[in-house]
Amino acid sequence: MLTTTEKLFKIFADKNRLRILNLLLQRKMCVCELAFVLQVTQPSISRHLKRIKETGLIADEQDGFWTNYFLIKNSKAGVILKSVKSFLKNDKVIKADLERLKKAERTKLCSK
Amino acid sequence: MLTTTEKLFKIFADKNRLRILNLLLQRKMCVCELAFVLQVTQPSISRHLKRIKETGLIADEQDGFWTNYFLIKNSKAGVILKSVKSFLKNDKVIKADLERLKKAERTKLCSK
DNA sequence: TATCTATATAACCATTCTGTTATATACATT
DNA sequence: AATGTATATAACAGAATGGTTATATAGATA
Repeated sequence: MLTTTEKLFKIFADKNRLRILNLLLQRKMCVCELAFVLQVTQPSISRHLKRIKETGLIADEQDGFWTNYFLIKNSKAGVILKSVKSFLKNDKVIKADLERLKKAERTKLCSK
Repeated sequence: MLTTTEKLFKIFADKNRLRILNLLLQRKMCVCELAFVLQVTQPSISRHLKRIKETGLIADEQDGFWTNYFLIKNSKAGVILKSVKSFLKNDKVIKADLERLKKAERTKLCSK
């Protein structure tokens, strides 16, 4: 449990994972949308999501072309997530993320 | 704030810092007592304490030969600390720490 | 089946982190 | 002032971490 707890907090100990979790508090999202909002490469997002998933905080589902990631309700870390939300509420970057989120439409983002 | 939050969670993202915080939830402690309970070298403990202190979770006071470290009440991270406590409650290592804590008397520990 | 697209994984580099030993500093006592 | 003790800091090695580019995989469509 000590190791488990350590791993859990490691998830929250990264700026971009905090941003990802904050976005998933809004709605389920696919990889390319997250990459667009964070302005980080797709493989980076994928790896973060993998790690978050390993701790049981999120799950994924297939949705046509895309893979949706979403928060698991009632996870052990729910309490922490609440704190995260309130800690970050007034942050500049977080606010900018939420603005960019409005423009994050997968059908437009992922065509190359 | 994003960076601050990231730093805060980094504090909880280490096994030995979790053990230290859990012990400080019991009582104020000096460096050599913590080193004794965790069975880790003194410089390692000192550095952990320094980092925890930088985030405003703990403070220190001089006590004769020793430096006592103690949790700051009403810190922003209080909520998290509560979760930590409940997460770790039943952990083997944590329980063993609490047992060893009973034998941690600075006057006996630190004489070489 | 062949092709296209979103996502996952691999490999690499730079940075950060933790533990250790060795050493410096600061406080107490004589 | 001098000495002894607890703690802090420095320097180092090994492991882990995050970002990137390149490549593989899996699902959808034609």
